[in-house]
Amino acid sequence: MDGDVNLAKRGRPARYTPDELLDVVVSVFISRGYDATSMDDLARATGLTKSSFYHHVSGKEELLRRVVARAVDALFAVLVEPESVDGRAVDRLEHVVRRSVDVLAAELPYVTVLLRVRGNTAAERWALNRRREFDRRLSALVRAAIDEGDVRADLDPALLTRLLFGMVNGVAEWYRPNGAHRSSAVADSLVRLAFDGLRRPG
Amino acid sequence: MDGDVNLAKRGRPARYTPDELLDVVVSVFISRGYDATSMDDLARATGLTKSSFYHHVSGKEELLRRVVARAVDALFAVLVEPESVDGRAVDRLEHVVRRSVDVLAAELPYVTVLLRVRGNTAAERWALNRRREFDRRLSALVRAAIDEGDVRADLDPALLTRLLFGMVNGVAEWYRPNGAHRSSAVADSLVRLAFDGLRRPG
DNA sequence: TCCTTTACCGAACGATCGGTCAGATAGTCT
DNA sequence: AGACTATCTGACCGATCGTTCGGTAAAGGA
Repeated sequence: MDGDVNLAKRGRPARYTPDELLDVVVSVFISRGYDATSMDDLARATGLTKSSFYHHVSGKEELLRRVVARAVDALFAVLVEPESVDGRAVDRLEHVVRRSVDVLAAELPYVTVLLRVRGNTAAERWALNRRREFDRRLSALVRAAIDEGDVRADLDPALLTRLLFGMVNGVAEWYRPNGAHRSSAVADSLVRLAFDGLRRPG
Repeated sequence: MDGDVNLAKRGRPARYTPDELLDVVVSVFISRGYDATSMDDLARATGLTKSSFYHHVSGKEELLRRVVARAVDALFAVLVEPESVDGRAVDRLEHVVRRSVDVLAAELPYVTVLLRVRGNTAAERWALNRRREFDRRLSALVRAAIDEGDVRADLDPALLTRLLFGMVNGVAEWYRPNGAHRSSAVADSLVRLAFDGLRRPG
């Protein structure tokens, strides 16, 4: 309760807060790829030496763990929002889709790293398991929307889920915060495309 | 013309044809990731020593170049098929989408590697440029379909293209040759979802 | 001022990286 | 059989990997 309101700062002040440091780290992970990023790359990106950098972090994999955990937490937080819990399944689905795009845009580098993990290390396998759990929740939502008669029933629900959220995840490949579209416009267009299709109405 | 019908085989016979060797290589690239794959990993996957392996290939990057080139060639081949050239734009678009899924399934590991390149090396930058050119061709096709009045005009064409082919590319994340769906069923469902939306008709 | 605490750094560790080389091996051709 | 040729191998190279350690610099508390 009172552990983190310790404002008495002793010793030499740090150049980075843990979160600021992670922001630098994740940006390097994005541009070079996790495996191709050396600890020296990360240290130089912060302006520290490698040994100084190790004073703040325990190792490379722990950094990956923190990055993917932040992305996973942000995505799961969408599922417990009131609009994701109450109401017709099709409306909950629309909300989850829209908010997933928002989270993806707001936490772009973190979610991007999450979407690229392959399962070589323990941290990556944990992330993959969380992603699978997330997909299961989404799939259940799609099935509920079909059962309630609001979503077409002529397509396999699992396949439908994968295609829909494949489109959502694909946004991470090209979305840029200062790009042509803001996050809400992307979410709007995606929802309209997904729900009504690209064929001209009429 | 007569260069490759030289059937006179001299010297010790090889255990792999170049294509067989590339199949092994790309499977390791997929499971470990390109950067995390060492030349010794590749050699051991073929049953050769690292030095024997180097007798057949010039280096790691050349392997990546061959892998992504195969994927790029397969995708561009779709664009010159008759059904991609003749007829209404909306029909050409549907054909390109459907065949892209086919190619993605048929050349799954190669296309998967292509979709993961980040531009750190010359080979990767070449692949990214080719992908951008491919995207430009797709975007032109979408715009033509809008101009011909067959695709809704209330969404930005560039955004529409990225969302649509984001869904297509996402197939590479979960499709497995011996999985629940065959390639043509995935393509059918994807086309129906993309063109008509997931809302229940009526 | 001196003490404690935290931040930072240079140098080095063993391991592994991509790549090389001189030669051994196992086939075909004459 | 012997020459020839492509295939394969163990040993090794310099560079870089993630990580550690002894020690120094800079701040607040006494």
